Amino acid sequence: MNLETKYWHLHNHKLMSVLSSSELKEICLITNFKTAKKGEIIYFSHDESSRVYTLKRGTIKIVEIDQKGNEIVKDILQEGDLFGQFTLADSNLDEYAVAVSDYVTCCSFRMDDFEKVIERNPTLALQYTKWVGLRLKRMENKYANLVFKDVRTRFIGFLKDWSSNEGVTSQDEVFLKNYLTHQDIASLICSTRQTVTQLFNELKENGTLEYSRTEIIIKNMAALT
Amino acid sequence: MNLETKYWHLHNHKLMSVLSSSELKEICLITNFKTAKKGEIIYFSHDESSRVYTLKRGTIKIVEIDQKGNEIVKDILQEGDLFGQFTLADSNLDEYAVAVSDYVTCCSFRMDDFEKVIERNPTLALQYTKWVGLRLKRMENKYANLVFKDVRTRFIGFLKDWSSNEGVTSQDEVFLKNYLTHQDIASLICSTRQTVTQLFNELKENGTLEYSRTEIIIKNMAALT
DNA sequence: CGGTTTTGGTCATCCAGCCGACATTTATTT
DNA sequence: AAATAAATGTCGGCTGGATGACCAAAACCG
Repeated sequence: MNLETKYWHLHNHKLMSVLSSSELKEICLITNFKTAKKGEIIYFSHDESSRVYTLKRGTIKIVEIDQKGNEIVKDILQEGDLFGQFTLADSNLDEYAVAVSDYVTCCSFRMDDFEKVIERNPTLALQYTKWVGLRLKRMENKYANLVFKDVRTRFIGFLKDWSSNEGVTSQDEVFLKNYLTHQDIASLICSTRQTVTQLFNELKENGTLEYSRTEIIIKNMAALT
Repeated sequence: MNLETKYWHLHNHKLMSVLSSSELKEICLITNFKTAKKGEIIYFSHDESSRVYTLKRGTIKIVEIDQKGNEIVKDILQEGDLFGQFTLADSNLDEYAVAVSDYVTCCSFRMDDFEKVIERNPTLALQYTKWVGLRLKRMENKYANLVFKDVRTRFIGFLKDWSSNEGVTSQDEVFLKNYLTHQDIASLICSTRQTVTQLFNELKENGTLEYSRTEIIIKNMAALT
């Protein structure tokens, strides 16, 4: 079982089963829900003081900005994920979250409150730490990827991950709902729009996949290996 | 206060003050101490089952290896730092720890035991969680650095961090004990030996610093900004 | 001390993939 | 439906910095 898969597994079961129990519900009641449509900004690290969000429904992307205003898509998050200032430490990098699907719903709570709950609930603390630990591992992987592998390999790796997380298999083909632009993908794998377009077409030409703006069909999963 | 500084601050005081008290001592008694001389390998992720190490004395480097055997220096750790499988999640990347100074001492304990202590000690749990969170932030910074900045900027950033962590200031000059080879530095900032040498000489020529194999003297801190 | 290993210095070569520029297609708005 | 905007295609030029090769200087060691 690869790390990504484990991550989904864990966060969907272990952490959430604890989080959605007693204390967290209590916390969630205090907080405000937010809903957003495609393209709307949900959260901006700069104007909020330590809040954590849980994504209840929909897909969002987290965009990171450095001092000079350069942006990269840091992450794509799905239902059940946490975002915001969840590390209990502030950063010198800004980030914001945008809805990429319609009907995004999330609820937020103050980190302070969460800390209090953690202090009373060591099991939760442990789960939470594990969850953060997984995020760290994921990040370390991303880093190693960037250092060791070329764009092509990262692109293929990205497609594989995406397929295994969200792909729907039907008779040897894997279908993916495509809500990302080439620019988004480029940013995720740390490359440029043009290069991503090129890679897509290359894979299209040799019959590995088909794609349109709304859908990606991987026809030959083996070729991605 | 920048993130690195905060990190040192936190880990040297808050976490350690809790860790070195009652429970941790108890744990540490169970465990074996290890000592190592320069160049010796202390720990290899592959052969140990979930152990965590605290570095009691000396300096070590953590080297990461990918599937193909490529290596990068992931981190340089000092007295007080934790390493090993502290995220409670295993990885598909191997790593090992080597002593870079003489007289390295560390003690280790099984993660299982640590978990038990955490469950009984909510304050420790919170501190530990924060600590892992900081590691994540640090990693995110490293990633952003690599994406946004060129080698030169990363090199200068590295020197600044190093100075602020370990530099000794005396009459406008900052002294650093140099226990890293150009190769090590290259690996940390994700570049090559040759480029690092080049950058060092460039800075030497314009009078920003002096260096030998044992020492680095930054003569003009402002020029690094 | 002389031989061996490790580290540092320098240079010429080369290439992945970024960048800009522009055309075309698809989506959105008015 | 026309106008506008956003996303995709395509191409050639360009460059940061990697790579390899080779030498000099330190450090290490029997």
